[in-house]
Amino acid sequence: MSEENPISVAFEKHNHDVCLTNAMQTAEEYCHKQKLQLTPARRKVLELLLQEHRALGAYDILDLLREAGFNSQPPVAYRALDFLVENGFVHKIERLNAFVACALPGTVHSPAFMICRLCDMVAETQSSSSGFDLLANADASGFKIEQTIIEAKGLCQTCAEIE
Amino acid sequence: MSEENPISVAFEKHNHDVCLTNAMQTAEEYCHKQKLQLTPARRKVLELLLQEHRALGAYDILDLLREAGFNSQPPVAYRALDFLVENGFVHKIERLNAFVACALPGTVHSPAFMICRLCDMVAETQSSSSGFDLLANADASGFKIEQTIIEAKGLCQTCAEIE
DNA sequence: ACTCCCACGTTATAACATTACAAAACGACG
DNA sequence: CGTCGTTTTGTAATGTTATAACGTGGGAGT
Repeated sequence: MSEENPISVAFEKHNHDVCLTNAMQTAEEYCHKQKLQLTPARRKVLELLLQEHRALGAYDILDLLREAGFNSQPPVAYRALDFLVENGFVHKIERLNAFVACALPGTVHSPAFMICRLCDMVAETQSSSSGFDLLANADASGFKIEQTIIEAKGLCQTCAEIE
Repeated sequence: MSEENPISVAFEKHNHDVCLTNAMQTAEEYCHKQKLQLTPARRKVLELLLQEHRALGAYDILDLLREAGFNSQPPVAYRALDFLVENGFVHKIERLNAFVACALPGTVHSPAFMICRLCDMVAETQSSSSGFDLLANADASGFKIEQTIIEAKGLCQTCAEIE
């Protein structure tokens, strides 16, 4: 698998600075186009998340914000996270009550996640599957799906080897 | 779709008493075989959940337990829920931080859920999909999936009609 | 009776998230 | 340049979900 493969990059080596810079630039441009305000707090939270391929809890983020000189009441973090999630720059991992930077910002996509239970690494991948039972069942029962979350828990390659 | 179809029964009419009685009996038998103790608190929590096709929060359950004369500290509910989840009688809905009775107790299965955002109904269905992208990606990156949660949010037929 | 295991009782607290309301910043437009 | 409406931020308080820790009691096996 090459380093450029957009699918499931998180468990592979890659140049992290470039990764971060690119993602921030994408976010800047997107916000500019959509007339959204990427304010300092929002920007900082996105940067913090991009620096990890782990999910961070809202209070972890809050601590990091405090260290960076920001205000530190919970709403500060939650507001920034809400904004970033709404605009697709960040995903919430429900299993962990935590947040990760999106691996494919600026594109419409329906993500699936692989979460390592030992090192907490989170890899994002695509879930665009035809022939997926859920769709057929939803259809049959008249249920209108608006959003689907898919989260797989397990062991990443590194942790599987260590164990 | 017939009433006996095991897939996604929750949005259809069905005889609820029979449904509950059957499920409780299955649980009894399973626990007896496995030498597990279906204690009063555990049994009561399972009954409460079977009476709803909605997800109940741990503290909702706690209130109901209190009304039924049980002790009402959080661990009471969480311990019972842990037991029921471990043994496959109940599933946790991560999106809602809430719990539903399993629609197919006693069988090995990997569930997917449809959650109505208006009425909170939860329907369980199967996710056994071959050709599902996630599996291929996990494989390719050396990730070992142990468990996958799939939760679709949307509108059930009834609520879609009302809207 | 001894002991081991499992479940339960109880207190306390951790971790996650939101409400509410006031103040400030920003943009649009006359 | 004001000023009006909208968005964002400051701040305190509170609500919700979940677990830690430690002690007690009861049943099964020996």
